[in-house]
Parts: sequence; structure tokens; C-alpha cells
Amino acid sequence: MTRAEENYLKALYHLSDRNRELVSTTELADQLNTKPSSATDMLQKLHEKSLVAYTKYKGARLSTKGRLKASQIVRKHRLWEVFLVDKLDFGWEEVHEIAEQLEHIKSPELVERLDEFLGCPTTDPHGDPIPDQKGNMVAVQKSLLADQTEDSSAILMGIKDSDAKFLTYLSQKNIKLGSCITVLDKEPFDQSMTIEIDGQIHFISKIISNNLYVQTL
Amino acid sequence: MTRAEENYLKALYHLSDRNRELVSTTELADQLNTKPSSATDMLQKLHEKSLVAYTKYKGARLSTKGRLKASQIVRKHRLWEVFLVDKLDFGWEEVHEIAEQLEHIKSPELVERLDEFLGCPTTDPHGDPIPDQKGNMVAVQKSLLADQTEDSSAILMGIKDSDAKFLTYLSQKNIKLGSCITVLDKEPFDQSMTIEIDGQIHFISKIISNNLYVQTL
DNA sequence: CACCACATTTAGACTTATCTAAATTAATAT
DNA sequence: ATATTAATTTAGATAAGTCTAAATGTGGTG
Repeated sequence: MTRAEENYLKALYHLSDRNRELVSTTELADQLNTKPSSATDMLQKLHEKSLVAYTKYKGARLSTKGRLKASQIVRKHRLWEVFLVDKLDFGWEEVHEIAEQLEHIKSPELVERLDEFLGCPTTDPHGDPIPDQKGNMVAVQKSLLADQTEDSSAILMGIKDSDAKFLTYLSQKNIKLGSCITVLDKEPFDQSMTIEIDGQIHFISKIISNNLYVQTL
Repeated sequence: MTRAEENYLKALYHLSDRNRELVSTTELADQLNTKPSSATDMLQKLHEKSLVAYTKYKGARLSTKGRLKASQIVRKHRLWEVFLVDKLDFGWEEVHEIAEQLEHIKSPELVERLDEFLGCPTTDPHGDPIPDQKGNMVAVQKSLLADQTEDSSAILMGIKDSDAKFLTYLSQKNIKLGSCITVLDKEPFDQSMTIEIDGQIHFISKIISNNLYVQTL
């Protein structure tokens, strides 16, 4: 498995997670910052290798074999993220790029020893579940902060789209996984919220609250 | 810096460490399991980039810039080896291959945090010194076990050529870095030795004793 | 049902790193 | 000093992954 192949499998894994449908070459190319023609080439190659079910002009889907491969890469990515945050004290906004590299290290033994060393975590620093060796993972019960009612409290469980800028924004406001969030006020007009975290008051837009997964208390 | 470029710099670093002379394309190619023609191509490329001083038909030597780059790769390699052995309980014979991959991870921040996490070690699990960020390292006072006299004792400080088979051989005999070795008998004829380690008696050939660095007590 | 707009694929080119085989240079021995 | 040998370099080919531009297919709309 080359690095490029792994990246395509991972991209398909993430895209079909949400869609459940066939993934188009354009979607795939966008996800990977490449051109559709490159995606076509790679899909044909991965189809040859039985990692992807692909029909010309229709789209692609991971095969069982491909999904397993992809989940193992995601597993590695998230375990390394836990390592970087828990052991090396990186901030959660700094780890994605480094984990993108570490996820390609080839050594099954290493993955399992790392897992054990970290105490077999089930979620990564952004709240995303870590697949086990077979690709299974615990389904975390997550709802959006945007859907919380006024005066309710909830625990921050995860981030929907964790790009570095957003994570930095959260860090600055001292918002972390596990933080208890109380909705003091919810504006019916634009759905912006006034929330309390650790005694601090913040005003957040719907864009923000729509990007935070919580578990209602 | 591509991975191939890094591997060539590292190979030059290791070869010129012992030689101190110009490195030939054949030597370099052998070290990397490639052909001399490939080495020629890469040397020209690295010369363009001012990482290597190379003159046609004569040989190559790292530039100051190239040596620094190379030492940083070696630094990463050895730090990761310490991580694998100290934190993940790998045997010293298992870590080289994995570290060959990890040494190419690009993140200066990661290296320094890893260093700190490991307690800023000065030698790797095979007793080789770990360069600092500037490429400096502590010169360990090492002599060969083969040169020890009868009835003397010494501490095992390092391995000269640490290939996996040899390391496995040592593991099986429970010979580790830091072990105290007493030379009970030295055969003048073939220079084979009878040694004692942790109360156990072993017979070793000159080939073995010539591959073990010790510090005389 | 034909046509248009858009998505998708193909064709051909480029880059990196490698190889084999041929040409060239250096070193050595007569 | 020259010829032979061995190392080295060059030339041309290959494979992976990407791109641009051109060709082709798909689906919706009038």
C-alpha cells in the first residue's frame, strides 16, 4: 500500500461515513486537494485491487476489505493524536498535521503497543471514536449544541469539523472536551447563544454551536 | 526534502563517520541497496542543493549544511528507538526498522517534545550517541571487548554493527547494555573468550567480541 | 426527444527515483 | 607510456502519482 493509496482510502472512509452513498470523483478530489482526473486514475487502481467498488461515471464505495484498511489508518491517526496530546502535551489544534504523517507508519505491532501504552482509549482528543483492529468502534451518543434548549446543561463530547482555526478559537476560550456547558440564553432570531463554561460567559453564533457535539446532562 | 534525499544524507553521514574520507558512489549505493548510477544522480542533485560536496569521479562529502540535516535525521531515529524500547517495551533488535520510518516524520516541535518526554537521553538502546539539535553529541569512551585482558571486567556500552540477528543472539544470552562482563579466559590462538555475565558463563568468538563496545572498570 | 451544462474520463506530459546497458574516466601494471 | 581493468557517469526506459486539455458520457429541461 502506497501513501497515496492510503490517503484515498481514508478520504473515501470519511466521505461515505456521512453520505452512505456513492462518492463522486469530484467530491473525492476536493477532499484530497487534487483534480478529478487524478481521483479517476486512483479509483481505477483501487478497484483493480478490490479495495473499492467503482463504476465509471457513477462513483465509488469502499469494499469490505477497503473499509477495513481505511479504518486501520483512521485508528492509527487517532491513537497518535492521543499520544501527542496526552503524552507530549500538544494542543488539540496542533496534532492533526503530525498525525497525518504518523498514520502511515507501517507496523501492526507498533499500533497495538501504542494502544496499550495509551490505556486503550476509545476516543481521540477531538471526541472522535477510535476504531479497534477490526474496524469497530463505540457509537458515541452525540447531539449538537445548537439543538440544546435554554437552561439545559451538557458535556462537550466532540467537534464536527475540526480545522485548526476553530480549535484555536476554542482553546482561547478555554473550551475543552469534557467541559460542562450551560445554555443561559438562546436567541430565537439567529439562534445565537449565551453559554457558561467554568463560570465564564461566552456569546456564540449558530455556526459555532452547530459544530460542537454534546451529551445532554 | 524528500525521503530519498534524507536517506542519502544519512548514509553519507554514517559512511563518512568511519571513513572521514570522500565517499564513493559504489560505497554509497551499497549502503542503500541501490545501484551506483542511482547514487550518481542523487549526488548531483544534493550537490545542486549545497548539501553535499561532490566532484565527478572523485566522490562526495557532506557539506556543513548537509551534515546538520543528516544529524537531525539520526537524532530523530535514535530518539524514536529510545521511545520504542523504553516506553513501548520493544526489544532492541525490533526497533531499527520502525525507526527508519519514524525518522522521516517532519515536525521540529515533535522532536523536541519527544526528547523531553524521554528525559533527554544521550544514547540510544544500542549505545549509540544521540546528536543534539545542532548535531553535537557526547563522545562515549568505547573500547572493544576483544581488546580486554584476561580477568578484567567491563560494562557493555554499545554494539558496533547492530543487525537484527546479532541483537537477537545477544538477547537470547541475556546480554544487555549496562551488563557487567568479566573475561575469565582468552584463548591466545583464536582470541575466543570465556566470559561471565550475571553469573552465567558464555563462550564467544572473536567475531562477537569485536562487535561489542565496553568501558573498562 | 434533442440539446446543453456539467461531471467524468482519457490522452499526453511532467517529476522523482529507480534500473540496465553503454560510454567514459581513472588507476594500475606491464 | 600505453593498455587493461575497474569504477563511474550518461542515456534511455520504467513506475507512481500528479497535472492540463481534450473528448466523452449523464441527466435535466425545454
